[in-house]
Parts: sequence; C-alpha cells; structure tokens
Amino acid sequence: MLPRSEPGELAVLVDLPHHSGLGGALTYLHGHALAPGTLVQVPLGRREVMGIVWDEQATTASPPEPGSCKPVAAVMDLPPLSAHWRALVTFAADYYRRGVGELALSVLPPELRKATPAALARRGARLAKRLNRPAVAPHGQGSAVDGAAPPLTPEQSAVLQALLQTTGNEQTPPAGPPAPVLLHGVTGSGKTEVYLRLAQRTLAQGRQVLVMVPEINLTPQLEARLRDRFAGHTLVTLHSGLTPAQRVNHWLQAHLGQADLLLGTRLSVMASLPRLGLIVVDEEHDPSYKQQEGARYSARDLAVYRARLEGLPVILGSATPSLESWRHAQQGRYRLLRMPSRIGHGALPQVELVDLNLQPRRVASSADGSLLSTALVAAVQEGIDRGEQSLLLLNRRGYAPVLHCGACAWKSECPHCSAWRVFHKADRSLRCHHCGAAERVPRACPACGNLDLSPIGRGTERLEEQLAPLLRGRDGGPVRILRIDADTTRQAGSLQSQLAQVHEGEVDVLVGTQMVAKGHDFRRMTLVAAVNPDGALFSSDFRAPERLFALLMQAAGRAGRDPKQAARSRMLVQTAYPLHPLVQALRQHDYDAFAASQLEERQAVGLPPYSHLVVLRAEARTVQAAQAFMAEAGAAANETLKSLKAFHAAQAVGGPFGEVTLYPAVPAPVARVADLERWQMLLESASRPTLQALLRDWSEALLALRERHRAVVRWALDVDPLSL
DNA sequence: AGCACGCCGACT
DNA sequence: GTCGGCGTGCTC
Repeated sequence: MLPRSEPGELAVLVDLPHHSGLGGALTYLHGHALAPGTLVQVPLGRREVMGIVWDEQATTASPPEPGSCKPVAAVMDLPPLSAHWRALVTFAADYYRRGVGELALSVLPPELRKATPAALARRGARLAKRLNRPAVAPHGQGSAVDGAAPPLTPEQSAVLQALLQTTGNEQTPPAGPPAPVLLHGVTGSGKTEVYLRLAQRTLAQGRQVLVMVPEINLTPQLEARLRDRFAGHTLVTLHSGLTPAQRVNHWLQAHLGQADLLLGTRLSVMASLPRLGLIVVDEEHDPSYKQQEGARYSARDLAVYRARLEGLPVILGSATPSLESWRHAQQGRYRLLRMPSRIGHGALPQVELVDLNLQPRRVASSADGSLLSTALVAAVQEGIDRGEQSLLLLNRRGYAPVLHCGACAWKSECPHCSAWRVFHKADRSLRCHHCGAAERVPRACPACGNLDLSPIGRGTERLEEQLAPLLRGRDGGPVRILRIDADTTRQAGSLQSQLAQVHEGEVDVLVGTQMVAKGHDFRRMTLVAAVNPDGALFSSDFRAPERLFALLMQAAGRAGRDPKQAARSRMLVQTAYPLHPLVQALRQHDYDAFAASQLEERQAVGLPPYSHLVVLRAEARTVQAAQAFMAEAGAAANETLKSLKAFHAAQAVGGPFGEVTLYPAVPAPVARVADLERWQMLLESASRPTLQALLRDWSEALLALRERHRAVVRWALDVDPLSL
C-alpha cells in the first residue's frame, strides 16, 4: 500500500512519452484540492506545459525525493473533463499500450494545449458572445427551426421501431445498457434518415449527438443535411482539416455543452461531450477509423466502448460491415437491423463480369497484358451517347507503376525503398509513393544508355490517355474525361471543384482511384467499371478481399442513384477470375454470402475475428539491428508468456488460459522505406484477456530493451492491426 | 517528446 | 576566438 499523498499534492498528467519512465501522473503542489479533469499549467523541466488533474491512483510514481514537487503554475478556467472521459482515456491508454498522459494530452486540440488562462478566457468570451446572438434563419427572419423530416419508408419505420425498443423512450426506459446496433443497409437504402430520426429524439431529450464519418471531406452532403434538418440546433465539426483556431473553438463548444451535434472523424471519439446521448458510426467498416500512428486506436471500437461506459445507444452503419462487427451481430453481442432495398424504385446496378480470359480482341493493351475490353469501351460509349456519365475505377495513380529498359532490364527502383518508383507522365517524374523521393524521368537508361525506356502496367494517368482516342463525345466532339486522384487533388479545394464539374455535367467519363468511390451522389452516373481489381483477390494481406468487396459495393452504389436511370445502370467488373467467390457474391450484391465465405476462411486459419492480433513493428538503419531487436523482443515475449502461465496455474482460478502464438519476425511487406529497414512480429490469440495480460508485462519489458538497441530508430505495438 | 548540457569543426 | 553539429540525460 502506497502512502497516501500529502495534503496539497495533486496527481497531474502531462505529455511525456511512455518510455520516459514517467508514464503515469506526476505530483504537483497546490493550495487546495482541484477536481480531477481540471486543466492546469505546470512547470516541467525548463518549460511550462498543459496538464490534467487526475484521479489519485496507485500507479502514480512517487517523486524521487519528497519535497521536490513544484507548484501548479496556473489553473484553467474550464469545467473539468468528466469521469467518463477520464475512464475512456484510461482504457484506451491501457488497451493500446500508451502512456495515459501522452494519450490524454494528444487528444486535446493542439491549440488548447498551448493556451494560457488569459488566451482561453478571451476565447471563452468570444464563444459566449456568439452564443447569445440569436440564431438566424437563412433570410434573417426569426430564429432558425429544425427542418421537416421526410416521410419514412416502411423499412425505415420498421428499423426505427426496433431501435426505439432498444434505446427506450420516455415511457419505457431501457433495462440496462443498450446493445450496440449494427445497421446493415445497402447504399441508398436511407440509413442517414434513420440516424437523423434518432438524433432528433436525442436532441429533444436535451442531449448531445456524436456522428462519426471516415473522412469529412468526402461527405459534405451529410454535413449539409444535418445542418438543414437541425437548423435550430448547434452543429460543430471536428477533423484534422480545420484550422487550429476552429478546432479548439469547436472542441470547446462541445465541451461546454454549447454544441448539440458533433460531426467528426476518428479523433472526435475522444471529444468531451458532457451531455452525450447517442453515438453514430457511419461506414463503420472503413479502415480510416484506425489510427495508423501514435496511439493506434480504433475509433469504432472506442465508440462502442464509450457507449457501454456511458450507458448510451451506439449505431454502427454500413452496406458492407466489417467482419468483426458482422460476427458480433451473429453472436448476438450486437443487435442486427437490416435495410435491404434502395429507396424509391432505385435498384442496385446490374453487375456484369467481363471475363478477361475470353477477350481476344484487345482494344488497348499494355505490356503486362492489362487491358480495356471492347465490352467496357462500348458500355462507356453508350452512356456518353445517352448523355450519361461513367466512372472507371483503377486503384493506382500515376502513368505506370514502373519504368523499364528493354535492353538491360533496368527498372525504376527507388534508391531508398524496396519499391518501384512510379512514372508520372504529367510532370515527367519518377516518384516513390512510399518515401516521396522524386526525380526527373531520365532521357536514357541510367544503366546502359539505351534511349528506349518503356512504361510497364497502367495507372490512372495512362488509363485516361488510352481511353480518349477510343471514345467520341456526344456531339461528335472530343470526349470529356476527368481524372480524380491524389495527384489532381493536391491543392486545397481542387477536389470540390472537380466534383462540381462532374455534378454540372461537364464530364462524360470520370477516371479515379478509390477516393471517388465514397459517398458522392452523382445523379447522372449510370456505369461504374472496375478496370483491374484482380490484384486484391490474391493479396498477401488477409483483409484485401474484404476491402475490395466494400470498395466495389460502394462503387456500385454510385450508379443509378437517380431512380429514372436506375433500371439501365450497370457495373462492369473486368476480371480473369469470374468464378472467384468474391466476384460471384459481388455479382449478386450478396454481402451475406461474401461474409460467410470470408468467415469460413478466417476460421480455418485462425485469423480475426476468430483470433486477436498484436504486431510489434520496428524500423532500424540496418537489417541486423532490426533483427537483433526482434530476437530480444521475441525472447522477452516468451519469458513473459512463461511466467504468465505459471502464475495462472498457481492461482488456479479464472477460465482456461488462452494460448498465445508468437510468430517469427519477418520483414514488412515493403521491407525498406526511406532507408529504414522495417520488421514486424505477430502475436495471435483466441483470448483477448490473455493477450492483454501478456501485453501489459511485455510492453514494460520492451521499454527495458531501449538502451541496448539505439540503432532501432523507432518501434511500436499495434493492437488489433488492420494490415500486416 | 522537448530541451537542456556537452564537447569538436568552419566562420561572422 | 564564437556558432552549431547531434549524443546523452532529465523532466514531479
């Protein structure tokens, strides 16, 4: 039992990395007690930093010498962060193996962390002034009121009816915390209206609503719709695209309870919402909910945890649920509600397979045999002739993925990465998509001087170029092709303006990467084509098929959104594997069949959701350094596992001890990036508690390896990794 | 992580 | 003679 702290001592979290040895709270002095969750400024070394008063806890490291504690420098005039918020942060830090202080401070807006009490007071005054000004309707007439809700379809009614039973209502409050709901609704089935109705009820109860989306820039319609429907309420957004000032203002409005709705990306799951009453996670399958650096949390999983913690309803919505959520629903841990039909008479587009094995006459082919089939070109032309639009999907930007010398077999290898540099014709450059290194395309082969360098394979640039001469515009003029990918949308606002062109009908054919497959409501789109999806069918990444299926289902949803055109809307899939279960399921729009086949495969080899994974990733200057670190880390894991087993046997309590499999360290799929060798080691267990118990001890042991492995530039644990 | 202190090369 | 490279170490 640790001695109780002296009166006047406070536990305060500051942003120190986990490896500093000061992962927990530090002790500071203050004249009187401060409520946990209070923001304070404290001296730390030679600087002054933001800290959060924390609950007294046994893990608080005692100061090296009594009497060496410094006093709190300033107390921020802000309501303390709630016990719920603190519990969420504590859980996330523990589960994802990060320092509590590091995590807690990292989820505050950066501008808030730099703020002084005076600056915060100024901001607060400005926000209060804005709040007192009456909300104004679009044309300045009186207070804004919420917009009218459209009538519900029978399917929406049924789902809402079921949901109201789950979430209770004024007359019959629910018994116990409501189970998470998985809303499986095809694109265009009207999931959003269900969210809106639930939000309406929650707002009417005087509570806040959190709506999460994968990427806010890709779904401007949702924000517009929420603002329109809830014009009488305050909506704020939270995402990394905001200016620092906007971000802190929006965060404060949520924290102060001034905002009724928060629409945001994954980082908003950690927002402070004192009156929170409902969480919606739209497109719950989307990989962008998983943070890929720092604390690698899954915002979807944390949303479910937060809802349970606070006893709130949470709705996960998707047309192609993640297999994790799907399994939970099948096991009855989540409640499954379904919306299988499209609103109005809109049918999902007819999916037609173009069997590349049966395509002898290639309209355009490139060196590696990838091609544009006559069927595809004809379908696009038909659309143009009717004044409709087509979308061609190719998940590869640039002109060609590699440049090749026919004389000496030189290839455009990146000098810093184990990857090819991509040929970008637009600016005549060779660019590495991993480290960003760019160089002008050489005139001649750097190895042998041969002048004849040929591009191999095809990216969006080349597709655009090859397509143009094969099509003619509606009035006999040139066809209007627009390419949208990360290269054409680098500038701020360019994505919006390019999308506007499509909406205005100034484009016949849209060529793009997956970024155009998400969410956009293209009214004139009647054809969607997947040009070359086969790569993902046999990828080494076990989640590649799941991602491909979601992408293609989502892409299919882009076609036929106008019910008048829905009947003749099509999706073309060029594939050499027309009998592949994924392709067959796609053809039938059959998510259930796809999920069943995938789950069967996953179960057979013991992959998620039938097991839980943790990956240790490390980057080092040399292969030897990476391997040496991995060897010691692996030995430490085995040690930890052994003592854990012994402890479990001695205790002779609890359930059976879950087995943990430790796989040998292997190079990452792209083994070298920016001159750093990347290695990884996988741990797998069917028992999450066992894996977590192992992780708690192992991660501490890993910290001790730091000094002896200075050559390892960085390493990190990835709990529940999305890609291996 | 910051931000020190701490010892060795080219310059106002 | 100083400015500055990043190695090592500490922060209640």
